[in-house]
Amino acid sequence: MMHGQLKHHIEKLIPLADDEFAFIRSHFISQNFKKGDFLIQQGENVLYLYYVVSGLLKLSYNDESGKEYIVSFSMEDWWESDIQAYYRRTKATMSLQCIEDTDVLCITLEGYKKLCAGLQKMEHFFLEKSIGGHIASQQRILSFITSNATERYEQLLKRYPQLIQRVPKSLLASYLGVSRETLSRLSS
Amino acid sequence: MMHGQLKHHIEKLIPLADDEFAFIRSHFISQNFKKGDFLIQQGENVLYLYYVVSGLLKLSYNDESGKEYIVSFSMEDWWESDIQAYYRRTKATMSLQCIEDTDVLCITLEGYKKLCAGLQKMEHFFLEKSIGGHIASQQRILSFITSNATERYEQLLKRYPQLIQRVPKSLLASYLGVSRETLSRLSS
DNA sequence: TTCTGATTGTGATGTTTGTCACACGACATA
DNA sequence: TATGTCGTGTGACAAACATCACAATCAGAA
Repeated sequence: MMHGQLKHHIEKLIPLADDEFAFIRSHFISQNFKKGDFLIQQGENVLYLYYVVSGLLKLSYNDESGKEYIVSFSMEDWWESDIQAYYRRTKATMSLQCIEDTDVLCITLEGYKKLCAGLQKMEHFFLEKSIGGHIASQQRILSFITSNATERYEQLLKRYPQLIQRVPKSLLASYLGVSRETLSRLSS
Repeated sequence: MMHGQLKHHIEKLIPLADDEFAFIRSHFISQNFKKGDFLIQQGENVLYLYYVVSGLLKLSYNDESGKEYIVSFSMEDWWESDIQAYYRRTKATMSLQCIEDTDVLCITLEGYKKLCAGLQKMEHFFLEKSIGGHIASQQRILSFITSNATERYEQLLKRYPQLIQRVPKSLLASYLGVSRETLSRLSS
């Protein structure tokens, strides 16, 4: 049951009464996608913030020449969207696409605001999640400043060993900011 | 008056009644630092989240060999700390040091929690700030993935033109993840 | 002023990484 | 079976960048 997973996920940070979770649940809808499907298309409006129940997503930016750059991967229990476009109601600068078949729970910005207004705990929950995301981003930046391709790959292996099994190496290369050829030559 | 600046800063996002701001203000203390002083020392506890009233700070990481890597600069109206160490009560992995004489307002984690608990608006404010920080971090990551040193420098010039006037180029180079020699050769 | 330290520019050289090209195997489909 | 796509490895070469060395400039302190 999808919603049970969300309840368990939230309760890792804050305890919930049953009626509180019922209130939370009422703000989400569930959606299913197939490998290759787009949840967000670059240039379009972003309707939802997504909670990944199962599957795997990539958040990526495509430049004019068509090259793809991967900003992040999202696995089970991760929250994902084009944050800027979602919160600021602007057009998406990135796209969100399935690497595997994926089940998500989605919430609109309107729903998000109502949820936070109606249940202060959830504003606290989202703040905690946002802080965690901010910390992770800072460490990734530090990895770019301090390390070369080999070291960045080792750090990725150490931090997200599960990911390497599920993601094509060409996409890992894009995430690390190197060409797929360079990544291929690192193992040596 | 320092506190008037903080009030104005918060009111850019949320309106405040006078008694509400008095409540907010009571959670902060003010501190003054000279150029070169440390607000946070790598390896020590992080007591405060800082709001920069005036001056300029650098948040940086020093590796074993003593090389310095700059994670971010903080100017007027910016919030800064070793976020991970502050929120998770761990030892600082980075240091925070003055590039110029700097006045700040500080709040302890205990004070922060009391403030958010006592005034829901402030939890909302910090969530907005955190989202903004997260967006900025993502764009910096994207800059590392998609761009070479020249392009990253141009993006920095465009985004924070004020900064270039106030920060030594050797520090800008560290922020961009290139050697100072390479940065020096880019203008050509 | 004179000295010292901090900052920056620049040449020479080697390492790292990107780009282009091609080959190979896995897999799905007709 | 034949055919095409996708992911991956690898060689050859060029571009980007780091490192080391040295010189020049500037600001502040004695």
